[in-house]
Amino acid sequence: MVSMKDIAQRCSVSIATVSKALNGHQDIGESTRQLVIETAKEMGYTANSAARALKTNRTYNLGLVFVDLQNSGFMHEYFASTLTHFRIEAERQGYDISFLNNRVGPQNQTYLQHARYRGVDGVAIICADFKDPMIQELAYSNLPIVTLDHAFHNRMAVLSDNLEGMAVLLHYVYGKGHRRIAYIRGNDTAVTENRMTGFFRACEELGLHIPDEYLEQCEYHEPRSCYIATKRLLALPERPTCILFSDDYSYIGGVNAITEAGLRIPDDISVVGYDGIHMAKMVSPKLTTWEQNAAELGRTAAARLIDRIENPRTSLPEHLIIHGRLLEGESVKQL
Amino acid sequence: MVSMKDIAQRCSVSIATVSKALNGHQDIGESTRQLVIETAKEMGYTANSAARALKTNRTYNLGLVFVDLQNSGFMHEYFASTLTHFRIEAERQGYDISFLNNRVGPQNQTYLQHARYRGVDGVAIICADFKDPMIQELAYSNLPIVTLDHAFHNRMAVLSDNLEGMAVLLHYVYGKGHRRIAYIRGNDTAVTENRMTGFFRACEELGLHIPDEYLEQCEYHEPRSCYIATKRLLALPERPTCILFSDDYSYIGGVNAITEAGLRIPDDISVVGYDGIHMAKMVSPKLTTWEQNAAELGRTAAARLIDRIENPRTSLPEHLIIHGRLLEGESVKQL
DNA sequence: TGGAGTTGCGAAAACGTTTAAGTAAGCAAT
DNA sequence: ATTGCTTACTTAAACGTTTTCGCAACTCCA
Repeated sequence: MVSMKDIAQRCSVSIATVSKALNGHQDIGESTRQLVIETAKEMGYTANSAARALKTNRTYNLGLVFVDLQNSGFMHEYFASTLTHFRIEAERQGYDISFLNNRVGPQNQTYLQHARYRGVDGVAIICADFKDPMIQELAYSNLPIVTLDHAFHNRMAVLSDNLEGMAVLLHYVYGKGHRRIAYIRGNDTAVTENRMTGFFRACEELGLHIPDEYLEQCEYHEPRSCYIATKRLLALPERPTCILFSDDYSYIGGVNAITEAGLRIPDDISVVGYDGIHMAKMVSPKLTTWEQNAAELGRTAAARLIDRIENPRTSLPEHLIIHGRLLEGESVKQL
Repeated sequence: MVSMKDIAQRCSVSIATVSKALNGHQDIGESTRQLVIETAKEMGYTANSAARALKTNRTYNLGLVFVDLQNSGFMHEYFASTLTHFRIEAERQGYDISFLNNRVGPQNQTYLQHARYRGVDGVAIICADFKDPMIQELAYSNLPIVTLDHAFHNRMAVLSDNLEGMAVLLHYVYGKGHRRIAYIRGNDTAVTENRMTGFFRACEELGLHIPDEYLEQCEYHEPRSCYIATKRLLALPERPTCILFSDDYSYIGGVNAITEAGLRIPDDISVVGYDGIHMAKMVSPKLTTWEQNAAELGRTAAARLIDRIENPRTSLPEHLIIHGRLLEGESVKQL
């Protein structure tokens, strides 16, 4: 590998001069700068990020926590899209991303240790178990950090408007004349909590009472578990006229249960999803759902994290909410 | 940050001794080793990967090319699964992964330059435009490399059995009595080429003639373009009894065209997908498709790449084929 | 007792960069 | 001619490791 030393020799200048010329410092003459840059190109010089990092304590690397128990995180469009746009924004600003894990090699280590080992400039927790002590340790370390869809106190967070989204959906189906409305919520996370809050707040606003048996639970992105929950709802003596599913993906399981029961959407029963994944627009009937702005979430998370890295004193740790929108399909019938 | 220097001082030994103790060298006494390790733990020592990389020229970092034009790569389950399992296997062996791109910061650079800058130990090209000169440059550099679903001469490659898969599918629908079989192929890539070869080879074996108008083309993973292609097929004077779609995801578009035409699957027309994504098992009727072993592809790619890195002389660049299997659903009718 | 071999550790250089501090030369103003 | 300022460059230390070589001290055996 050709290094600054080689360029320095060829140009008969010092290594320092080469460094400064290449990095655009002002105390280098125009002709020398040109010579150095030309020679570097000719010789096929590439900087060595390890040496630079060692000296400057900056890696231009962002650590990403992106795990889930089923290792299916990548597979869900919401997370996939978030991740993709996080990456694009980071790269646009000259940052690379590295996954953080707790199992490098034989000996285990915490996410924080991994982050320190790689010397990342900051960390984004996109997809993780936020109750995990290791995640807490990371979140409250002295590293610049941003979390997605979970807010730690005094830490930067980018959040989807789960409360609002859920409330709008409920208002929407209420407006379509539905009163017997069931809701299948997902796992016990901050996201679910917010959606529940939005749901009940809207109920209150509308003076709507939801019987306990209309409240079901399933695993997010698990059609199977949603299938089972839906079956229970359909077996009720007084069947709901509308079901709000935990998410679009689970909807596949729900629709199976409905079809099996010989019912048709939306004629016999109305359904609503959550997420706005690509598929929602393609199935027939088109799914009415709340489209989360995953791209904007990812982009914003990257932008804010980098801002906190580069302007540690002016940049403050806010809790930022990214708004989604109602995606009106054909899965809710006007009663 | 606490460094080896600090540990050395505290233990009254040299830095060299600390390094050797921590790295398990044999010329360190048992008692000193224990002392050093204990002290390191107490002081919260973390190694500095940049310094290590600088000295050893090894980063334990694998570069990943994972791009597509629509930036939807992550979103497709096949690639997502491949990536996930690549990552898991890499991490199991103590390697981290970094994405390679051609747009770090303001000035553009090639993938190879990026790889050199970060000093990755090897590169996997999982998702890319293989005709891109930058990709070729990377593939034929002196870095250990593995490609997925594309074979460069004398370079390690892990391939899905596209030829076999397609042939088996054709034999399957033929066995079900279908003769008027249409095939909507995807973009012009090595993958498509192999599937076409498999298709025509099977035709030959079966003595089956496929009229030109039964061969359509669409974009992979683009329901919209598949919708259009399917519409064309349905409008033919002699409609096919069975359509082989480019992939499971496009199937969503195809099924829309079919539904719009007032036809039912599989009673009026049979369909077959390709990929075996999760959704294929959940839709009704269940989709008959070829399940690619994405997990095994990712895992194998990582394992072979690392093998080539660690045993450069014994490890040879093979073209390895990973087999999938027929996933029999209910979307093909027995004629 | 002397030599050879072994064991345990340290000194120092090296990896490729960045940067503070220093310097020499040129120039302008006095 | 002196001073001071600017410009363009160099020197050298430092970042945190790894590793080669050297060197004592000890052990073993004749």
